[in-house]
Formats: sequence, structure tokens, C-alpha cells
Amino acid sequence: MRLTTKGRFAVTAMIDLALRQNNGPVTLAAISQRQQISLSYLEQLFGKLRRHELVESTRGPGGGYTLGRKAGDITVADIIVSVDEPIDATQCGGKENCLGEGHRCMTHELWAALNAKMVDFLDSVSLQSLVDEQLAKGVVVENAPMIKRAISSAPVVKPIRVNAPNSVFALGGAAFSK
Amino acid sequence: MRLTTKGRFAVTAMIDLALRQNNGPVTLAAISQRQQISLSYLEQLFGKLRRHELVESTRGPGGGYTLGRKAGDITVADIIVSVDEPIDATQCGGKENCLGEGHRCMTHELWAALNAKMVDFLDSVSLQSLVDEQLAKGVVVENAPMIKRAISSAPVVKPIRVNAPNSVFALGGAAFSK
DNA sequence: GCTATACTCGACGAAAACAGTCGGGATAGC
DNA sequence: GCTATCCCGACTGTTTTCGTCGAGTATAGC
Repeated sequence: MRLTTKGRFAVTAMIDLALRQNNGPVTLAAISQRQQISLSYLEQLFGKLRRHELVESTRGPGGGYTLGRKAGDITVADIIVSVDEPIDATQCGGKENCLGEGHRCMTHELWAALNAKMVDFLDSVSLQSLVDEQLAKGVVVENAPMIKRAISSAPVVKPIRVNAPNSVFALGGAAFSK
Repeated sequence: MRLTTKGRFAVTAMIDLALRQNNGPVTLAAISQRQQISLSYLEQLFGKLRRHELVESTRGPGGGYTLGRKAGDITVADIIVSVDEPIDATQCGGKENCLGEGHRCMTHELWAALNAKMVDFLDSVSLQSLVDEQLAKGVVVENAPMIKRAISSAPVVKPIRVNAPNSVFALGGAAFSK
């Protein structure tokens, strides 16, 4: 179980999705705009989430993503494991006799206890609970009331492959491409 | 709050230290051997731990490290934060009006909830509790009974700058140096 | 059928973090 | 003075993160 910004992006995007999916599928472009995550990166993350059946996709105009199952049945651990894949857990690969000296390698034992606690904890937090928390805080979800696909109504600023040049914590970034 | 193998190393080493420090200071060389962590890497980690006053150092022969305060007063969160330093938490740097549009950037809000839960949880796990867990599991601590520094008794294999070439999960590693 | 919308996939690349190495220095006990 | 130990900064190679780009496929609506 590892926890990096990658997992954070995935969890954040999933909350965003859960908050809005009752208006029909949510596009990655919309999530990208709201959460300031690059569209291409989201595509990668959602590819993994889809393969783990946490989300379902609908192609074509009016398409997008919806949750693969109820928000109450998706845990934070599910999401993080999906995008982080290489769960090498303990460096001895779970073998019992890493050192052969009777008591297996301590590194294994020592970490295993805490790791188990972490997983248990993250598995106890459901996506629904996080969504509820947001709603309780008064987060406003633009409830375009159940219009199925009235997309051509407003000339939305096209968010195609937007990157966020005004990010406060921009890291310098690639200045000149070829 | 991020969680990687770096934090795992630190926690593991701290448990090892807590288990053995009542025999006097514990050397990094000993921890390195037991936990299969490179000595130089441990030096880096303990440098940070010392600057955060989680450990105290004693120089010279018979020296080593001891805990900076009681194991019950050190939490896992303390350790992880110490070695991971750049806790950029939310990418907007905690500013309240990242987008200026009244409701601050969602990325901040959405993640903050879970992040707080994580920190709370890791802060609720004390080093002492992990140590107790190990002792309960019957981990044997060689209790060289309170001899202060009877080091020259056995011709120990010198563990200077040991690296572990027999690691099961070795990643290929630098084959040829200069 | 054409077109626009949206997901799908793979290759590529810069920058950072991770994990470890090395060499030297400071301190303290014998 | 010798040696054990901590201390520190510089360096290196690999992996991960984050993101770009380009091409492709499926679908809805005209």
C-alpha cells in the first residue's frame, strides 16, 4: 500500500465523478477543468479504474464516465490499489523465511502490522462517505436538471487538452517543447 | 501526507531501535544488518529524524542512537512526516481562494477531508503500540543483559557499508560502477 | 453516410523522488 | 593516537510522476 499524489488525483476525480454522475455520464474534460488535472493524465488513471471496474465508460457525444457500482460499495483502498498497481508490500515478497534464521526477516514482520492497519483503515472509508461530507460542507453541484444531452446550448470554452499554466505550485514546467 | 517505502524504512528502523535501546545506544550498523537497509541510507533518514528530535545521537565508540522521547509519545505520523518533509498536501498550498470563485478550488476541499482522516489515523498509532505488538508476537530481542559496552567480545563480521546483494526483490541494480 | 464528440491506446519525454554510494570530517572512549 | 561512531554534502542510476502527442474507435445526431 503506497500513497502518493497519483492516488490523490484518482480519489479526487472519483469524488468529483460521484458528485455529478446523476446528470448522466461525466466527461473527463469537465473533471479536468474542475480539478485542474491534465486531461491526458486523467485518461491514464481512468483507464486503470475502468479495468478494475470501478467506473464504466460511454462513448460518443453525451458520453463519459459513470461509477461502476454504488458509491457506498467503493472504498478508498479500491481506488488507490487500482491506480498504484505494483503492490510489492514487503520487499521479501511475502516469503516466510527471508533470512532462514527461524524468525523471518524483521523487515517483513515489523512493517506488516502497520501496513495491515493502513489497508483496513482505507478500506473502511467509502466513496459515499466522502461525498456526503462534501455535500454537508455545502459544496454546490451545478444541477443542470436531468437534461440528457443539451450540450449545444452554450458556447462553452473548449477545454481540449487544457493544461493549467496558472497553477500556484507550478514546478517550473517544460518551457520549450521542440 | 505521502506514504512510500522511504517512510516504511524509517518506521521499521524506529521499531528496531525502540526494541533494543534499553541496552544503551543502538548503532546504525546494527540496524542496517538486521533490517537489510543500506547504512548510508539509514544515515540520511536518521539525520532527518534527529533534526525532528525523534532520536538522539551519541558519538564515539559505544555510541549510537536512542529515542528522543518515550515510545508512547512518538506516533507513526511523526516519523513519516519527518522523513518525507515536503508535505505539499494540497497543490494550492492551503490557500483558500485558489480559483477566486467563492468556493475555493475543489481539489483542495475534496482531498483535505481524506487527508485529515489519514493523518488522524497515523497519529493515533504510537511507536509503543507497534513495539508491544512485536513483543506479543514473540519477537526475540537478544538481551545482552545490560552490558554497557562489551563490544570486543565476539569477532563480529564487520558490517561496514554493507549492501544486500541477495535481496529477493532486487531491481537489477547498478551493475558496474566506474 | 458525415461529422463532432468522447473514450482508447501507445509511445515519448522532462522532472522529481527514491535508494544508494562515496569520501571526508567531527567526536568521544580507550 | 587510534578507532568507533555519528555527521554531512556531493554524486549516481533507476523508477515514478506528470504530462504531451498522435492516431484510432465507437456512437449520437443530422
